[in-house]
Amino acid sequence: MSENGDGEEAGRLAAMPSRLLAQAAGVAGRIVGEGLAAAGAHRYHYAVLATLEAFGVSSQAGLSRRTGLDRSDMVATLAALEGAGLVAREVDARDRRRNVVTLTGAGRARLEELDGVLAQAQAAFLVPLSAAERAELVRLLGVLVRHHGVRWA
Amino acid sequence: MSENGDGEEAGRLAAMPSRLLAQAAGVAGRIVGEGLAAAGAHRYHYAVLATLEAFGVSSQAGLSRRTGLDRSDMVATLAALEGAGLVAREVDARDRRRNVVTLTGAGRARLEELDGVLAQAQAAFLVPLSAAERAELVRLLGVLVRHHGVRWA
DNA sequence: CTAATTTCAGTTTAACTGATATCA
DNA sequence: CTGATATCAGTTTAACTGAAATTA
Repeated sequence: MSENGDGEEAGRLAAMPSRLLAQAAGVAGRIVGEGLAAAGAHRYHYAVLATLEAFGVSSQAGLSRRTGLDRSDMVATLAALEGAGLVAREVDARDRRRNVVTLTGAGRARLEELDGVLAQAQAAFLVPLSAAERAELVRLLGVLVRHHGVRWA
Repeated sequence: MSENGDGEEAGRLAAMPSRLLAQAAGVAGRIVGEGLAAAGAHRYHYAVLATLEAFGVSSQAGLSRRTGLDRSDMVATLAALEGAGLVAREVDARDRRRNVVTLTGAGRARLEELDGVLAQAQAAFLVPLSAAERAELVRLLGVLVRHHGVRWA
């Protein structure tokens, strides 16, 4: 009645794109998270530092939009980064509702350090793929993400 | 000091494989979840039904291993499926610690219905990719997932 | 007035942990 | 005895929601 007889092919689930994506994202996220944790950092910290370097000075709301982190979590993230001297936060003189968030020198150095950590993590994850395959994977994912209008792409 | 001047390229984050994967997996998961919810089902339900059809009769622990669902969540999932008449659950006469879980006729019919829902969801997600690109994406993800030994691939 | 921003306090949900009872 | 199984109760964590205070 169950006519299995294979023992290797797992059926629909094993080839389902959404499932493969979830699995791959899970592995990649674990590797990245462990790497950052070993360096005493968090995914949120890297996202904020890298976004500040890429886009320059920003308000907290702007950082939330660009990183995809919730405004609420941004508060705690910036408190941690500020406490470590990696960013400066001061009220915007032009619009006193806003905080102006700036990357400090220490923040820039920390970002470079974490860039190394991240590069290693990506490499560890992508190790079974050739350079061409890695590029193609990134391209395909980019097409999907852009098509579905992920806000903070 | 911030030398941005582009306004389009988002820096490191936008091209980072782990981030693209998380974003793509998020979109895909949302589309799949909404499709299943509209059909009155849950991701867990589909996973169990599809695994039962692919591998045949199984114990709850076996289902947990093959689907990746926690043994604990499996209890509630099977209670729901049993209550809807989609699976049968009875004590294994050969090993009375185990429950023998069987797909019923109604379960098989429900699975076919949900297969349609899932196929539509995958198509909606993959719409910007050609057939060749979809196949390549699945292949690349499969290589990654298998290399990293995801238990329930 | 409405709308944007920062902040805090609390909620939701999926995933997981620990403990218990049963049986091989 | 150890080890596997099913079950339940409770925990953890990320992501999110609501509301207050401030300012445009």
